[in-house]
Amino acid sequence: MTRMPAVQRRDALVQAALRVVAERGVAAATTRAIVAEAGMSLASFHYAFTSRDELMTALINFVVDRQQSAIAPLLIPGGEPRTLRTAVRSGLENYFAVLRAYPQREKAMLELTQYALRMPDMQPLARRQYERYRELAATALAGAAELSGNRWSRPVDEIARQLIVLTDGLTMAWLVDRDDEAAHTIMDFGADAIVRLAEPGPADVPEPAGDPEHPSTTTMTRTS
Amino acid sequence: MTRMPAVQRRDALVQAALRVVAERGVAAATTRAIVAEAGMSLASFHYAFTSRDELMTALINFVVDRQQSAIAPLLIPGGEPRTLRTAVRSGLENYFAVLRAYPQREKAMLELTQYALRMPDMQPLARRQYERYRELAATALAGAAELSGNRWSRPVDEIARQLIVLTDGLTMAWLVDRDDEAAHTIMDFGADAIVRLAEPGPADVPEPAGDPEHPSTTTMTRTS
DNA sequence: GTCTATAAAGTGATAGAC
DNA sequence: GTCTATCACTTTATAGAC
Repeated sequence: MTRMPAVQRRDALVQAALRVVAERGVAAATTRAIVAEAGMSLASFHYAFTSRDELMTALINFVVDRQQSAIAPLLIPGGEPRTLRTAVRSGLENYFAVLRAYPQREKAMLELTQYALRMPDMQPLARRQYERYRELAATALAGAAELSGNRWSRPVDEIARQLIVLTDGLTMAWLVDRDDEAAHTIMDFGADAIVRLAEPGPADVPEPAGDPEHPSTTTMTRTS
Repeated sequence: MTRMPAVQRRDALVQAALRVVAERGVAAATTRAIVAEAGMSLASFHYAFTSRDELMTALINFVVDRQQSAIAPLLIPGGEPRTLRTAVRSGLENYFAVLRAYPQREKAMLELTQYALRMPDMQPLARRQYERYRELAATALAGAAELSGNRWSRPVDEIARQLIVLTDGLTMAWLVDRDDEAAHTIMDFGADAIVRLAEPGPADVPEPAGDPEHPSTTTMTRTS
């Protein structure tokens, strides 16, 4: 193999590792499988990384950082104002289209999260991953509300969290059953549930921080 | 080790395997770790099971079958009629209490599902696992509606699926962040969303099967 | 910097004594 | 039926030639 700067080699190995994880799972991502995928020798691996753990950490950091392209479809595709429900519903549909097109990618993300949850030092990585999910969802939700002339009746970060709950649950359900029709029903349900947290009107002026009047136990609409 | 009928030994190994998976993860559940946990010799393992794969299959079957005790808390605890929302909300709370008390157990379930999804022959097991989840959820939901004098405006199986989406998403969120307050907000959101799929009145007489009038794309309440 | 060769420790599975 | 001992193989990681 030709000479290659260490950083570039590290990057190539991380990307090869991601492909192996996606196609065959975390358990199959041995150093040998990874270097084979990258077309390198085993020794090159340990020249670039001191250990397999170090690579796995780099891999999780990598997927967290480039998560943009994965959840960004949650953003409304066009910029034209429409109803909020349409925006949320088609955002979910976009997410689902990605899941459907690259199921192994989402499977890999789930596996990497669970891998991180098992490693004593990697919990912060898993948390950062979910923070990132929520950030991206919050941005999308704020944009959707603004364009449709609505405002969220709860903090947008909180609604973003609910949206991630729904996409996680949708992902698991579809990966297990591969039932497209059920997935669409789930998205209908999810869009309705999310949209109910909005009301017509311009965005709230953010309240001053530390509002003592804010009830600690959230009480939303009660039906029946 | 004293003599032990093969069935009993198989059972002891399955239970030991579950403990190892819960405490240290699927990757750590080697044959040696399992027999150590069970207090047996390695050879006894291969007397009871022909291969590690066979044990893993038995393990997944085991957790699917005894899933009763895990999701059963979704059933309303007392039999007294109350509002549907209270019933659903406290069902979620019960589920969460179990998750909070035995996080490794739910982590193990998630890992086993993903393990099954990677094994070519085990997909049916993962599906059966989720079917079982839904069955139990459907039973709980039907009971809750009846006791509170409501009926579901969608097939109860469909609503059960949404409930599983929510519990899966809740589980992931809490396992990653360990944020109890966020979990409660999620449960409030979930209970509201589920309850909105009910209306006052007695349970529907089940429609004749194969209703051609049933719309294929579900359209629920549209807001905004 | 990159390779081949190999060490050291683990893995699933089996042979064969009892 | 149950054990100890061991095979055949894979794993991560390193030594040392080039």
